Amino acid sequence: MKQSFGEYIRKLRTEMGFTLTQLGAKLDLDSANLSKIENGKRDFDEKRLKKMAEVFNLNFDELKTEFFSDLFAKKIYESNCSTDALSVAEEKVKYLKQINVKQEKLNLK
Amino acid sequence: MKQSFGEYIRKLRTEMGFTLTQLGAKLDLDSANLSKIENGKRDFDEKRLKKMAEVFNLNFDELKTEFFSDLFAKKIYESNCSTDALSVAEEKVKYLKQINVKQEKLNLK
DNA sequence: TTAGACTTGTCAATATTTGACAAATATAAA
DNA sequence: TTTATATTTGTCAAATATTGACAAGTCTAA
Repeated sequence: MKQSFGEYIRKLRTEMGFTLTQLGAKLDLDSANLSKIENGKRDFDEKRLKKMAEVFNLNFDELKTEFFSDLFAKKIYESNCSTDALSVAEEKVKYLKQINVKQEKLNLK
Repeated sequence: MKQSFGEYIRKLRTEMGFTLTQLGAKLDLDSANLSKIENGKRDFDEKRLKKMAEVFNLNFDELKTEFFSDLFAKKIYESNCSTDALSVAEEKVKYLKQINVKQEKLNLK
C-alpha cells in the first residue's frame, strides 16, 4: 500500500506475467502510455478502474482507495500542503453527506 | 472548518463587508464567477490562493489546507470512495518524501 | 544480431476549465 | 411602488489540460 499507483499496476502486471501490450489491450490502452503510467509520467484514467478490477480480480472499492489515495498524496506533495488537509477532508465528507441527507428529506416533501 | 470552501469565502467576504464585485476586483475575478464559486458551482482556482491569503490576511498554509481538503472531500463524495483513501494518502505522502530524499542524495554524487 | 519488451518524445484530437458578458432575479433604500 | 445595487444563472469562445496514437529510441535475453 505504500507504493505509487503506477508501481502497483506494474506489480500486478508482472505477477500475472503480462506484457505492457497484453495488459494495454485488456485495458484498451496503448502500451507506450501504459508504460508512462507505470512510471508515473501519466495518470491512470479513472474510467478504466472498473475494467482493471475485473482484469486483476480486485475489489473495486479497494482499488478506488488505492487510486484516489495516490491522487491526494501527489497533490499534497506537489503543492507542499500540510497533511492536515486529509483529516479536514474527512470532516468535510461527513458534512457533504449530511447536507445530502437534508436535501433528500426536502425533496420528499 | 466544516463548511465548503465556497461558504468559507462567502463568510470572509461578508465579514469584511465586501460585495462580490469588490472582492472579485481584488482577486482578479468576475463577480458572476465568484458568485458561482461561493455557491459551489465552480471551483476556486489554486493560483488565486496567495492573493486570497493576502486580502484576508490569512496564513497561507492554513488556507491551502482549507482549499485542498475541500478538493479531496468532493472527490471522495462524488466517486463514492471510502475515506480510507485519506489515511492511505498520508502513508503515500511519506513514501513520496522518502523517495525524494533518496533522489537528492543520488543527485549529490 | 535479432525479436520482443519497454521507454521516450511528440502532436493532433478531445475534453475540461476559464474569463467574459448578457440577462434574470433578489434586496433594500428612497 | 420605482430605482439602484447586489447576486445569480446561462452561455460561449478562448485558453488549458488530457488523451490516444504513432514513431523512434533503448534495453534485454535468446
